[in-house]
Formats: sequence, structure tokens, C-alpha cells
Amino acid sequence: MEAEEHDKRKCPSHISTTECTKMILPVKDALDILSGKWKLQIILSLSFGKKRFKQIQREIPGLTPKMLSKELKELEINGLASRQVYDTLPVSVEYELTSYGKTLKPLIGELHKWGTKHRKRIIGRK
Amino acid sequence: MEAEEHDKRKCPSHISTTECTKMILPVKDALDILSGKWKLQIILSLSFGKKRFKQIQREIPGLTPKMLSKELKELEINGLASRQVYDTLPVSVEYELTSYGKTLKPLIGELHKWGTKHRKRIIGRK
DNA sequence: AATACCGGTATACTTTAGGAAACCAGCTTT
DNA sequence: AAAGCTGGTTTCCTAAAGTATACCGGTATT
Repeated sequence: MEAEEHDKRKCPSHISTTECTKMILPVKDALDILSGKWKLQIILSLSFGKKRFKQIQREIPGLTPKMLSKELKELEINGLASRQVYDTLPVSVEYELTSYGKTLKPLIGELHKWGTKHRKRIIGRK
Repeated sequence: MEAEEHDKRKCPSHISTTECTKMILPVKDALDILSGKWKLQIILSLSFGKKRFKQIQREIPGLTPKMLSKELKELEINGLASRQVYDTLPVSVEYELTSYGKTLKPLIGELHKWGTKHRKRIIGRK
């Protein structure tokens, strides 16, 4: 049987499997930053301006301080958000999207565009 | 204290919190389709042509039949991949990206672009 | 004097994603 | 006759993600 022909169609012949995997890494990085139950909502919230901790929490029903704290740290580590402490009494802390963080917007926009079409296609309209 | 001003900067005033949440749903839909440990690799594999079940499994080291089966079903349900059974002996089954599934490419391309910049920025160069 | 606000942390729990191994029927190869 | 191929399913288990609840010190309000 000459069904062998199929077996050659994996990746393009000049590209090894491990190289394919490498191509995927940056995509995964981007996805990691956006996925998780609360990240998008937090990013969206910050995209409307500086926000304080409790303020974000109040805006997003169901979000616990533990999760918020964890996600904000990740955003900070990735350079997407900044944290500023003011020594008012009691201390106030403001979080803000960095200009780098704002570069996520067009990306999220693309996801939104595709997702909207997909919604219409699968779920029916809406 | 008139720190009240901050409290108005949630979502734009003409948009309610629930409406903000709705804006996020399509983005989540798109993310759901791409996230998970194996989906990207499976999609990439299929993007190079029709593939049979075991063939995909062989190409992606570590991928168990259970996960592959589950992910392929999801792709099918979402209209992104098609499944064709040929009644050869033993039966052979071929999976293929639908033309709709191929519309994911530019989206993945955007994620790749952003992710690549992010890698350089955070991890240092590559 | 008690309560509420701020920005969180700590501990314990549940839920979900994913992995490992065995198994199925029916055919082919050794 | 035994082992391997096909395309999967089933069961059991672990690791990770997320939730619930209580708590902290310090100030302000009632």
C-alpha cells in the first residue's frame, strides 16, 4: 500500500518537528498572558484608567483579593501594569496599564473580532 | 475628601459593568479555542494538511489518545476541523482543517507577533 | 468603643485539566 | 498463535487553578 505519501505531510520538509514547537512558544506566551479566569477583565478595567485595589475588586464581582493580588503581580512582572504606592493615610495604591500593556489592545481587538464572528456562527446570533 | 472622582472611571459612563462583561465574552470564546495544552499544536499539525489520528499522535510527543480525541471533538464541534471516515480495513479516519478553521491563521499570526516581541523583552533575546 | 475602610496575606478547601495505563474489535504481519 | 496495526474509550489518579473565609495593622467614622 502506498498510503505512505501522507506520512510526508507533517511540517514542511525543511522544518523539523522541534522547530515547529519553537514557533508555537511565542504564541503560548501571548495566550498565557490573556488566559485565566480574571486577567482579561482586570486588563479591561485598567484600560479605562488608573485604579486602586479595592476599586478593581468592586468592579469585578466574584473576584477575591487573593486572585486579584496574584494577577496584578503577574501583570507587573510582565511589564504590563505598574504599581504606585502613595503614602497617604491609609496608604493608597494605584495600578495602571503601562504603555507596553496598552500594546495588548489591538491583539485583544483581533480576538474580539474573531470571537464575535464565531459567536454568531455557533451560538446563533447575539 | 473628593477622591470620589476616581470612582467614576470604571467603564465609560455610557457603558454598564454588565455590558463590559459582555464585550469580554467573544474574546474569551476565541481564547478558549486556542488555549489548553495541545490545541495549538494540533491546529498547527492540521494546518499542513489532512492527518490521521495516530499520525497526529505520533507527531506530537506526549499527546495521549484521550486528549487528542477530546480536542479533535472540540475542534469539530466548533466547525474548525472535519472528520472523515473511510471504510477501508481497518477503518481510516482523516481530520482536516475546514476553511473556517483556516481563518484562525491570521489570529494566531497576531499572537505570534506579540508573543515574539514579548519574549525578546522579558526573556532577553531568544 | 465599635465598626468600617485600606491593601493585601494565610490557610484550607473544591474543582478542573491533564496524565497513565489498560482495554476494545477487527484485521495484518511475523 | 502471538503480536501489531487501526481509532479510539474507560477508569483511576495527580497537579494546578480557583474559591471561601478569616485575618493583619493602621486610620477614620459613627
